[in-house]
Amino acid sequence: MQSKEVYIDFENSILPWLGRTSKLVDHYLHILLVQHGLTLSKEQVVVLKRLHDHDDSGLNQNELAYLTNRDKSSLARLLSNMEKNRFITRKQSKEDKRINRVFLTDEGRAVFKKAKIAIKELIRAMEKGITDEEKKQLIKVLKKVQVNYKKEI
Amino acid sequence: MQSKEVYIDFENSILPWLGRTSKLVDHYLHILLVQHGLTLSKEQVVVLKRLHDHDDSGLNQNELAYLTNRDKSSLARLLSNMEKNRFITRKQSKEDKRINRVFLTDEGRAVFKKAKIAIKELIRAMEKGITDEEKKQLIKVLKKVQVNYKKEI
DNA sequence: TAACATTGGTTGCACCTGCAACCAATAGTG
DNA sequence: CACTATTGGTTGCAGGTGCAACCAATGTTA
Repeated sequence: MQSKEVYIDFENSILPWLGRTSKLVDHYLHILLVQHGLTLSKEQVVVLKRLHDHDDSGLNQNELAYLTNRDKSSLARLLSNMEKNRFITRKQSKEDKRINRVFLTDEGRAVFKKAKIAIKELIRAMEKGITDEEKKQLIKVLKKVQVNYKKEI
Repeated sequence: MQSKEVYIDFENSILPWLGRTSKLVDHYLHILLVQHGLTLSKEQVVVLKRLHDHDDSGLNQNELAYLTNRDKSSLARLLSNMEKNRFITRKQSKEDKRINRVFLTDEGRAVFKKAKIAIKELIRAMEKGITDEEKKQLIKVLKKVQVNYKKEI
């Protein structure tokens, strides 16, 4: 009774392509941020973006963690670094003293504005030679993967 | 003279979808590994796979770092952990004493065999409802992104 | 052969990560 | 009102990351 080897057609599955491409893109974003003279991690850019989208009202840390797909502890430490760099401030809510509302500082807004230029360059570079139709199709399939994931979890 | 806001059609670009999907998939792989009772990070799985593909001859650390897309220092530490867990061994080359050739242990091979089952389940789950044509098309576009990246770097 | 350059691997540093345990504040219940 | 959840945020821990500096071994060149 021989135990069968599990066979996986790995290279023809989405898995390795997704991972590698994402890693390359992350790496290139990092390079672009440095080139633009920004002392800012890609993770911090994501947080800045979300805060910028809610610039008026602010967000609390749990909301921000959810929106940026990270654990609340990771987010807390990310914010601590960003606060040190004066990109954001935490303001304790008066109604509920457990809650910190998080806001961009002027410097945070300025940095994000510069980061947007880098991001635009990144998108331009990575999508070169890719048609709108291909892009739409790719996003459609990635959405399917995400839906599949949510069903399993 | 007003400075124009940089406009980015972010959600219709590949960038956010790539990042989020990749993160979700990573997370699901982690869950599956735990469910299969494997004390193994997803990064370690990638290393195991590459070593398994070169099971006869072994690889040195620089080669392995290149194949797994990481810095040689990251790889070195990854290997140290895997060595602690007895999944791999480093054997100093006799011809060139700078070089460590890295090999799977029997335990490493056994663990990888189990991990393959988890990976197969992951691929099956994430690709549910996605046609072969869609898959091929997606991989094609991701390859384009990678080529774009390599041109910029 | 001696001096210099390159190469493979390790280490210090600063950062990001999730999980579990924790604390303080609020909410809910007897 | 008092006791018990629940909730928001922080911290310890173990792991992963790239970069730069480093060391030892090998290769190159005068």
